[in-house]
Amino acid sequence: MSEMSGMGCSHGGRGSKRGNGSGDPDGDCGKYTRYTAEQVEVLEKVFAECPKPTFSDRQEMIHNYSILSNLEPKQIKIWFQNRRCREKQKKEANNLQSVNKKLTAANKLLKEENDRLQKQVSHLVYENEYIRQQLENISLDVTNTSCEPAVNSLQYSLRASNDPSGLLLVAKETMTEFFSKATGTLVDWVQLPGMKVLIDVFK
Amino acid sequence: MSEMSGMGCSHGGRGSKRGNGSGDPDGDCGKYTRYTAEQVEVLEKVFAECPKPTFSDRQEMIHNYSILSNLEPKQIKIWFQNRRCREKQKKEANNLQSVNKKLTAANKLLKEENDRLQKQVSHLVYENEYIRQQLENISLDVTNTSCEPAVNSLQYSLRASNDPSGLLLVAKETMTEFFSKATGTLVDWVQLPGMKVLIDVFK
DNA sequence: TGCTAATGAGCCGTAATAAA
DNA sequence: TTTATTACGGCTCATTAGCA
Repeated sequence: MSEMSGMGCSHGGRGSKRGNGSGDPDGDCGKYTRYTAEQVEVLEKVFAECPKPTFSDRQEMIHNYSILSNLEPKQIKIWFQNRRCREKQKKEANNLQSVNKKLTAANKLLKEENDRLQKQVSHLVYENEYIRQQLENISLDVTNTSCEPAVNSLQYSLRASNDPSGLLLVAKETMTEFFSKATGTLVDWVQLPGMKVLIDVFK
Repeated sequence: MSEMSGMGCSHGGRGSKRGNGSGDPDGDCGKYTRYTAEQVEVLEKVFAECPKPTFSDRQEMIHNYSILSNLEPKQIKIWFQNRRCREKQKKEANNLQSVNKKLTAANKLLKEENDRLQKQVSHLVYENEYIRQQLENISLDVTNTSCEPAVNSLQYSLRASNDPSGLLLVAKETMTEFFSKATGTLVDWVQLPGMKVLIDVFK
């Protein structure tokens, strides 16, 4: 202990103690003095390099920076303590905030992906159902033994591939047109009963 | 570590100072006294009801609770000030934290849902493929027994459904084959010269 | 050697004060 | 009044000295 020398709490350059004997309202016995901007600047600078100075570090800095000379070692110590505390709080808050941001972004992506998958599922389910239906129809046709219904199965299975919507329709129209022309103008065969069936198929 | 040695850094500071040499026990400056648990309890209770007591409110509570009688009105005032500040900070932190929790939970759910959908898609795609395969198999089976042309066209349509771009091509092939077989086996019409032309068209 | 009291650091919470 | 800062009581942890 000992040296404390000057004794008083902060005093030194600042408000220093005043006569004190007087009936000071609230104590003010020199406690609580705000450090000057210059002092804080120096302290911050040191803090950036070394947030946790040892006792000797602190001693040294008081020695090196005359602007801190009016501060007690204890004050320096406390200042660093408080500073670390503030840093920690700030860091925690920032951390949470940044985590929140990331989570929000991730959530958005996940939602979009979910949407996409949901649609894909819907589509697949539909497609699936459709193909199943074709399967059923075809097997029904086939069991009918006759060949004529087999032509129907062609129709169905062609419709089954109607997924890329439009394309087949075009094909169909093309065929219909072809037959129309074929039976009308292109060729003048004898009228065939079987041809009629074929044309109907493509209607 | 023990460098502490001499330096009176810490404590020494406290009791000492104050100019008056008198051995003041401690009270002196009257600064910084921790309130007792009982006092805090009472203060908290009031705070819960009224976080912002007026001057007269404060006066009153000092009067009503003897345990607070040794506190100055100013101290009560300050206590509420600090208390409000702490409350606010706490609330903000809690808010962030709770948002975080909710986001994390939502994230988890979304991930699970995503997984589920992903699996469902895989399953459906597989199932889809499987059914398609069956369609193809059936058509092959049927080919071996009868009605070849129609069944073949079924195969083509399957091909078409897998690759819509070749639809027209398939249609052409289908017709070609159909006519080819038709002129040969399917129907026993009289041989028609015009038919040959028709077939050429699809080549 | 092992246990316990003493010492001192750092952190937490908060009283008290100054500034905005 | 609210916000930011200074300062301190108190507790935990680690190191150490002293005693069994």
